[in-house]
Amino acid sequence: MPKRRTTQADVAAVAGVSQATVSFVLNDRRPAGVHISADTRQRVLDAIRITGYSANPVAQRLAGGRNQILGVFTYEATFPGGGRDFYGPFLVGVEHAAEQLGIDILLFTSARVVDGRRRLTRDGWQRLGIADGCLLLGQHEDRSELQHLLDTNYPFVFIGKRVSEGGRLPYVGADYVSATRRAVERLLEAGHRRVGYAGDMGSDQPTTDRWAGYRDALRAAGLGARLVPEDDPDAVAAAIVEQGLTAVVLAPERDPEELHDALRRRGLEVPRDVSVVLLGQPHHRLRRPQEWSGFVIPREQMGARALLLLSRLVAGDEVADPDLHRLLECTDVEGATVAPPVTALAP
Amino acid sequence: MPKRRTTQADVAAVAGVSQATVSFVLNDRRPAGVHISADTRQRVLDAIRITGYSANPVAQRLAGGRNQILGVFTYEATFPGGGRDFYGPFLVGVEHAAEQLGIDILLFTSARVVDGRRRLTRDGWQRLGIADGCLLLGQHEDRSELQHLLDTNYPFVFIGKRVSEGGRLPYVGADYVSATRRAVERLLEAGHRRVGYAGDMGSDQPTTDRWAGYRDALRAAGLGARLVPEDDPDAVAAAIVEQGLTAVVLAPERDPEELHDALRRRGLEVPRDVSVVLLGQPHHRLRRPQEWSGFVIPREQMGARALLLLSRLVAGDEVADPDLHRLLECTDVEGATVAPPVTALAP
DNA sequence: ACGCGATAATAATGCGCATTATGGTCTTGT
DNA sequence: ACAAGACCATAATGCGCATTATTATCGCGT
Repeated sequence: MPKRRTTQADVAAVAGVSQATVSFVLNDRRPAGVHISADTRQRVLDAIRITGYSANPVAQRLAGGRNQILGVFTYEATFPGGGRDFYGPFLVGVEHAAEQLGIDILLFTSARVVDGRRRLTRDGWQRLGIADGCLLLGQHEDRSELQHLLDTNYPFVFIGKRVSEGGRLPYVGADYVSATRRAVERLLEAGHRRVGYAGDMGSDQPTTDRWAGYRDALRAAGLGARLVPEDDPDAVAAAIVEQGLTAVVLAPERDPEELHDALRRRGLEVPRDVSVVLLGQPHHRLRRPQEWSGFVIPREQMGARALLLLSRLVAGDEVADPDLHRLLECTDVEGATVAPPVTALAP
Repeated sequence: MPKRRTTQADVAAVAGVSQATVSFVLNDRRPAGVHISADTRQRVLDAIRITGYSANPVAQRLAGGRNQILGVFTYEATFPGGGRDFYGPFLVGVEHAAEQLGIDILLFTSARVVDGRRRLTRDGWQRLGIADGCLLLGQHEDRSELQHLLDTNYPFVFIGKRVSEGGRLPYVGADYVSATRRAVERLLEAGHRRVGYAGDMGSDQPTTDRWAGYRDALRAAGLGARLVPEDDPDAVAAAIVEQGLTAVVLAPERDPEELHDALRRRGLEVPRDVSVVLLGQPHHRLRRPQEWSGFVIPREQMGARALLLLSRLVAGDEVADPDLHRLLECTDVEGATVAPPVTALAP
């Protein structure tokens, strides 16, 4: 027989007051001239301790209050395909921040999966209402879903840059553009002049930003962009040889160690013959992660910052634009895969 | 202006019926002789379509019944110390199962941390009530907390073997005993006779089980146990030499690569001079994880099985003992750190 | 013609909490 | 001495839904 939860009414009975009084003491709030004496207040607090009361978050929500629960909605289904390796670090940051803030995290794992992707359908969206607010993670498609989110005034924050809906989407992202620019500049300073970009050319934000940083850095040096769109490592290696590239920047969807092996099969060594810079953590598990030059996305920090922002939005704080659309700096990694080109031109 | 949600009352108004009628149609249920005519039913369904109604889960829950939320409580604070690497895989399994079952996962990150360990205090416990049931993860201390859990009839399942409270604690664990026994037998079959156990001698269940498996396997072969309790890798290496060991089984709290390095500093190679077998995944991040012989704990599977069991308990199914205290087999890993001893005795 | 059961739907209630509207009592100022 | 606050606390209401209790209508047998 499941013992019924302790309610405010129970506490009130013990303290010899009304349920409303308990609620006022708990929320430490006195709207419209409600007064609670120190004595009564203490009696209620004692009763709470005695009964071991804690609020029913569901009822809190229904009555229009907050319940110290923030949700996390991941668009991409976490399985299969090692997606976890990608989202895990964000969650670590989220969890860390949640611990500091004393709130619980609700993972919306129940959303229907359509085409390997979770959907925020109309009824899926309704479930979000359990939490005070929600973090959104991953690539999404449906603009109308976002519009709906905005319309309902439900607090949410994207993890990852989102420029759309008239800039009304709050997010915490990573500054891919300048990180990529710095990566390319590093190659240019080493003397490279034929620098390729190896990766898919999607229209997603990270890809767009990486490409923009790459192109800008080259353009500033009076050089042209060279895309290496091939997927197969050996094809990439072949393209590098064919285009006479001395260096490539590598998008995370490409496995650097496979490229390394493919180059070696053609007698090319990294970084002796080809310098390689990683644009963020590769999606693959590496045998020797520390050796690669490039930058890392501060995922944990992003998760933590996003949760902090969300909690401010939930609290109803006015948040100005620099905080609503925050880009965090990526951390450059020295590594050992950048060297001057063999055929370096004289400066 | 937060657009108010469509409610059953709205639907009822459109259909020209009462709110209760809408609820009955939605749940397709007629308790205690309630009848809805096909005509009315259709009008309600049309009204639902027109208004785009969907239920408010918060209200549904308040009104009674289950909420399709299961909680996860982790005793050890996830930070710091890379604990995430240990608990992550369990959560992966949990999340996977949750997705299948169509339920959401609530992480109790709000629990107060005392001495680097989360506590299931009385009010912490009350918060569990949000969810239909809860998974417990990690080492715990307070027996009285467990007793309280049992008393309240709240559905819960431990991840990890728990023998206490008269065997009334449901759990899904890993069979450390036989996995360790097999590991030792493998060394014995390779010809080893002086096999040490390197690790802490705690009273926690995993340690107890590993030691039991180790001791039993040796005893069956008429050999004695040799504990190497040292913490420092160099001290471990020294002890191995001193005791004349030709092989060690290594508990997860020891870093195998550090031991490897320490042995090499003394001119000993693995596995040429010393064979090493890992008793589960080490807590440290390894440079070359795949090379080590030993076994792995099926963490994801444990998480998934635990959630499945919990959902059955929540549903009120009668669950018999083999399922209530399930031990999953560990997977043996071939690896390359076992070889015959140099000083092998003739068979 | 009368009552009884089946049918059809609504009214009413409560889940636990936040909040507004009220009702008292005790001090002040004039 | 008497009204105007200030102070203290409670009653009452509603959030959206599930569920129980209740009302109303009709067909049918005797």
